[in-house]
Amino acid sequence: MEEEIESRRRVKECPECKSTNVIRDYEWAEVVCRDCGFVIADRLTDSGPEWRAFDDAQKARRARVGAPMTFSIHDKGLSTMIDMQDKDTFGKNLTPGQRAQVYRLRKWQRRVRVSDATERNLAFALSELSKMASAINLPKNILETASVIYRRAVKRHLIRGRSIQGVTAAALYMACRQCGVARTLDEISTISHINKKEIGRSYRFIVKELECFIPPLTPNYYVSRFANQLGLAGKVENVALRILQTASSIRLTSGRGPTGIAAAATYIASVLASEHRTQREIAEIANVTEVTIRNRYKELISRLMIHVYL
DNA sequence: AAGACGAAAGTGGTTGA
DNA sequence: TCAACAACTTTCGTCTT
Repeated sequence: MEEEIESRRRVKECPECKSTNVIRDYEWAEVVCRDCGFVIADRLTDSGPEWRAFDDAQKARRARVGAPMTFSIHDKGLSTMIDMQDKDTFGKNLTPGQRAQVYRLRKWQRRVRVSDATERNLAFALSELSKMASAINLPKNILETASVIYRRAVKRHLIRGRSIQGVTAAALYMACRQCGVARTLDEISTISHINKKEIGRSYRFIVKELECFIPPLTPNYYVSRFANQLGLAGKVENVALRILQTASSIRLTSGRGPTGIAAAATYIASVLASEHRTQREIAEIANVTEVTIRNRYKELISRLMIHVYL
């Protein structure tokens, strides 16, 4: 049993360099080769247990925990269901009197589970969240975070006057930011079919009301994503990150859109490392225009005194 | 012919009175 | 509520390889 799990988790070898040094990166939902940086699979679902066992005693204690508790089902997945067969534990049919009683129990069980409006609201919102999260392959921890944020918003009565879907989208966006996973408002907007403006409004409102600290999203997060999508080597990514580091140290990054800067840094790095990508290619995946890349790129080149020999 | 460059006008969002 | 403003986009013409 233990063997089986182990063999399933330790994927295969890297098809690029045949190394077996392969890791699963749940934050980015990818399986990555540690030696050459090749992304083996990028639609990873976290199917593992939600806990880790550090010794045998813990393993024994935790091995039979039943269904994991989750925040993404409205009752945290823990409530009791009464099944629909009118049989007792021995499989015998119930007497008519007992059947009537079970029927009444079921009815109340249902009513208690999803009782009032807020519960229904929560159930709907959380299923919406799951749909969105799986649409862009976000790992489970993001979904859980988003669910927690949504619950808190409900508790503080922040939903009133706003659409449920708008707030769920905002919660998902917040969760991404909190977990340091780079997803733009645009991406959330496309998968949720809600316009950016509304999500942004809800987002700002919730952040203010819940008084959460959301770390600002730095261009660094985007660089690795762009590098991956462009099929650039890890070396290029490192160069881009170094560029960003010096850029931020002389305050070149503040006030600018992080995607634009990340795109420009990636562009420069690709040129420096002679793995040239066109501005158009990068603009495409970064969702900025070539003009923006050019502007950032000019600033970076002149201020950092990088000499690019084209 | 494709890519890079830059000027000019337009757009959507923030800020401060 | 409105105007000023900065960042960014769109469009288009020119230059370089």
